[in-house]
Amino acid sequence: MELIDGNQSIATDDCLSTAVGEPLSRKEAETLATALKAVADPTRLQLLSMISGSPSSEACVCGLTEALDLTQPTISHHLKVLVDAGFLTRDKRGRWAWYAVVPDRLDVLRSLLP
Amino acid sequence: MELIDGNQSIATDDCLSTAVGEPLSRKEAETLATALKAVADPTRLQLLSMISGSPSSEACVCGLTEALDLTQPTISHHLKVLVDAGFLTRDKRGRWAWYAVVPDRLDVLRSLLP
DNA sequence: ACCTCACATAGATGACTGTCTATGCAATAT
DNA sequence: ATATTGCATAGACAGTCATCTATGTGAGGT
Repeated sequence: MELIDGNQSIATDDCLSTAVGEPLSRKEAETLATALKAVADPTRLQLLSMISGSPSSEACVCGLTEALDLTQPTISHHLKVLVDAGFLTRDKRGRWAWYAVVPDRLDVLRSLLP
Repeated sequence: MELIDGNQSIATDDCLSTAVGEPLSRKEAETLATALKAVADPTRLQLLSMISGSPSSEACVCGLTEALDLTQPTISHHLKVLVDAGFLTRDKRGRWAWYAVVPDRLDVLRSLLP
């Protein structure tokens, strides 16, 4: 074991300073990861950007399906994921379902990133 | 087709306002989704929080493995994912590999969220 | 030289995910 | 009443992922 300035060691038997910061609790980490997973998909990111960029920040499935070269059930599936994760709300009006972004949900996500 | 005030319609054959905002380009969306996927895992979030909370914002695998009830190869795997995605750097010193957080990488991610 | 230790890599496996087709349902139009 | 339309749900399938055990590698210690 070779010492330098009496404190720091370059090569030693032990790692020393195995001390690491307290991790995020497993439960917090899982909650945050679940929210991130909902957003970590290219199609869902496109959906969010399209809806938030729409006239009244809402859009129906028809327009979204036309813009994204995917089948309507696939779009519906992604929208459901975003609703379940709290990023969108769904409002059925007549024959159409209108989706709107939940205003501060993404900001909350941003603030929770470590 | 029933009209109200000559412009807005409550019930009509067409959705009207199928106009949606321009989506994020597919390529941008995929790049962002790839970065988000790297972070959207509870174990990797815990690793990030532990490393950034460590004395000199760096930690070696030994300490991380002890804290997270997972096998060492699994921790190594997650660390590699984070390095590949640009969230961590790896510095091999002697027998130990020290991982450090890339300072502004998470901020970039935050700013890219739609 | 040889052994030990810290970490990485390889391969296997069960679980999850994104997409599709097929179908159901409720609201509107005829 | 019946047909049509917009959307959701169900089920199937291929690809990806998180984890494990087993093994390789390179630096240090003896």
